[in-house]
Amino acid sequence: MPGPRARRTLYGTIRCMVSSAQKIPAYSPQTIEPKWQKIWEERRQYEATESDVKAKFYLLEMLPYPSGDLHVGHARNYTLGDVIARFRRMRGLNVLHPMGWDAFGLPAETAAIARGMHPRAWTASNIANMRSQIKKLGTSYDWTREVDTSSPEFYRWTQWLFLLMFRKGLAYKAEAYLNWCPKDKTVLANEQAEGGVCWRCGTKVERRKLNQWFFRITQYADRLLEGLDRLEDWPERVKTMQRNWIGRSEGATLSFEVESGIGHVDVFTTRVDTLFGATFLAIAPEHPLLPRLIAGHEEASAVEAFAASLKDKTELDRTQLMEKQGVFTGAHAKNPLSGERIPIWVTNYVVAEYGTGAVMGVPAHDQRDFDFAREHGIVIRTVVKPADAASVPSASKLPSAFVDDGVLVNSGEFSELTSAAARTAMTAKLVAKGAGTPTVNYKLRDWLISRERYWGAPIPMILCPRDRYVPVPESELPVRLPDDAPITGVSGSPLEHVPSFMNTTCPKCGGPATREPETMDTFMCSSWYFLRYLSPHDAREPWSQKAVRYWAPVDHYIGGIEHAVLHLMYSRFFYKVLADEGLVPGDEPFMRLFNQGMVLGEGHEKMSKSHGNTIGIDEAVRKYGADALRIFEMFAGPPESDFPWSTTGIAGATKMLQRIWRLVLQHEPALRPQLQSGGRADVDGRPSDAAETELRHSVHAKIKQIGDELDDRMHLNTCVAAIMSLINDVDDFAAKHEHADESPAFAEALRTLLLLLAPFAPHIAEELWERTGHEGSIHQQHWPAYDPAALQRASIAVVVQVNGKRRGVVDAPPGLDENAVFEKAKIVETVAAQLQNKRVRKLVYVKDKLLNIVAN
RNA sequence: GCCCCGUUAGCUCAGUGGUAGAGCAUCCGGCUUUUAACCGGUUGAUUCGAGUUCGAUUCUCGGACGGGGCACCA
Repeated sequence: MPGPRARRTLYGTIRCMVSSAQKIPAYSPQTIEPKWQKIWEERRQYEATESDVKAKFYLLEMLPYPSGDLHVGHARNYTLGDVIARFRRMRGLNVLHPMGWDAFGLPAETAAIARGMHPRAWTASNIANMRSQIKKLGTSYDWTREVDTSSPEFYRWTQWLFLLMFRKGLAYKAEAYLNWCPKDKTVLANEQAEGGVCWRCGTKVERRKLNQWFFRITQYADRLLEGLDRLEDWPERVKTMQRNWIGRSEGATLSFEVESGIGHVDVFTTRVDTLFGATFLAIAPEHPLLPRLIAGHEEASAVEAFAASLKDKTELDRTQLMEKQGVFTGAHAKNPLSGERIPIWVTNYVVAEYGTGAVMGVPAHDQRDFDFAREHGIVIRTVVKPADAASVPSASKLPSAFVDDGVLVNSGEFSELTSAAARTAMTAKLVAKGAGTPTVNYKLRDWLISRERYWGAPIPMILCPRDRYVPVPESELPVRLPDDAPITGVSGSPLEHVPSFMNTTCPKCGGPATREPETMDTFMCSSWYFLRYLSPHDAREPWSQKAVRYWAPVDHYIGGIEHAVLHLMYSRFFYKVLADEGLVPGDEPFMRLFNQGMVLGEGHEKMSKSHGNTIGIDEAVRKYGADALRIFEMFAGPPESDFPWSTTGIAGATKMLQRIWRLVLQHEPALRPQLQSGGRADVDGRPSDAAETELRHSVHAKIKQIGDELDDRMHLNTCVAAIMSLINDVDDFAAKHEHADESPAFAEALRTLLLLLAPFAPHIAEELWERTGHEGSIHQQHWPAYDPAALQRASIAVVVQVNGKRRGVVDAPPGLDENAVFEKAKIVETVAAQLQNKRVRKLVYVKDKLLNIVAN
């Protein structure tokens, strides 16, 4: 006959099986997720207001373009933000987490042409659809702050900001060669045509000369660079990309007098020290002096033909031609220091828009000039030799240009100087002669912000025959976008064909005038939208000063790497202008930047409509539930790297949630005592046996690990792994411990498990919180504090090595000294066997971890 | 060509100057029929070479492979 204990155990097991079969309901995300989403919304749980006592945390994800549908890649982005938002709230911060729509842009016009739908209607229906998809993920946005950049209430302030730029002299209209995308039929800013292709559609851009509006972002080049140094929590690669794009280079502008009093050709160089090696000048075909240079020379017609052949070639076309081309102009110039007479060439490799559109050709010390000189039989003269070279290498035998710094030769009074010293000395002499100026040049060009398109914010300017460009008075904003413009897709602004829009009066003289028919680059909307969230319904200011002093800057910004230069540089520029106006605190808008990776298709290919491999949010949530989708996407890899979609992976997430579901509901009675004590189970969680000590160790280690991870590095995948590991430990305890449900440590573990899970799987955590009798939302609980004492162990397994190889393990109390551990180790059989017939030479002891016995 | 990052189990990812973990997959058993949403268990790994060290998956150097950025900007 079995004893009382055995009987009880057997009975307990049977009862447990019966109750689990009868009482535990199925986990149904399709039921609980909409339920909680509705309750949270009714309770207005995630709406944020300024607080006098709580510290703020402004968390932002880049606002999406409302293209119609969201897939699981977008879900990853929003989930990442949501986990952080929920965690920060539990940490006691006042979290602002808004969402909105970058609603102006080309696809709406394309859709209008293709389907005969008005861009506004198309955009509105897409927004409605996408908003519902984002809500289905269980995201905790404050929807009362939603913005739509295409609404007059919003674009009124985009126009206001244009006027601010104009007033500050930062907006101007000019004729220039521009990038033109033949597919999208629009001009593009330089950043938007990187690599010679349209950033949106990848089509090769063409070159067109047009009269357009620009912002003087180049005036802020140095400040944009300097600010990067202070952005410690930005990914290094984004900063590198911005630095490369701005492309600052220090040098000097040198003036070469042209023969016969035609004037002078200015060149920019970073290598003044190589001036004596200049054997030609190379100018771009667009150089303004060119017509005068060739006038009267027999070479004139050849030069004109060459320039004409390049006229429509973009920078990329010209520079990608492997071979450098050029034609002699027939003109000569004089070296400002040596007085040497050198020929002037027109070439395809000098960029008209950079520097002065002219360079001095120093073939011996510049690879491009070297290639060109070889091709065209131009003299190559060495003027810099390597510091350690005994003699000057013969120029005719050089395999390539020597581009490093060195020691000057063949440079008159400057010979024997180092390159660096020569640059200083030669620049000083040139300045004294009036033939040179120290200069800083940038690759960055001014930002082209006008677009000959319909679906954008109209530029609030009026063209008066008498007063030229006159800004629309602020009181007349917004300049409304008329609904009835003909959208045909042909070039030219659609607004031009709407007389009721175009015809107006000049605010200055009252005479008849016309409006600027162009609209603004949508990157303007996204350059300031994050400030509008702060007081989205304010009709008097773009953002309230009180709100901006509390919330700005954005503490944590999440978005794709594709905006490393584009949106993130434009926004920084805007913010610095606004800082100069005293309209925002600080001068950087985004303190911490995080670039999330992509979700790829199951075969590691990019997920896109054209691949036909997209998995929509609706579909994924319907099939698996939002919590499983969230858990899978957070677990599948570190947030910054790409990972492939995996149906088995998401099934794994479901399994994990089901395990928690069963575990918590099966052991729900365990939580009752601590509910009666007002949730203070943690303090009563003192362990009474070894298993409880182990369980508490695990629980508190996980609290610390997950909290640290979310505070700092944000590798959310490791947090999910830690939760899985905790489930294993809790499960093991329940299976092995006879009175699990009476153990305070176990109750603490279950409760903690739910709290740790809450940011990741908010619905199931909330549902179980309620089902286990807790009051209030789990999302308004405090993040648990870990007990440092629980992280200490009574007994530690110290590894024993012999000659660096693991041979055994001994149990020791923490802090045991070397000799005591050695005494214990010697009697371990596997260790003793290794020590036989050997002399112990040395002991290496790492306290509480390891003893290595070196013996031979 | 230059610069940066990475390479851990079959797959996707953790981790550590000293015992290498998770999920999925595999295999075994249970449950019974779940048709890529059951339970328990099992197998299984540090890219290569050299160096530093008592001990290297971890640190250093070099190679291979993969990813990213820059590339006529004077």
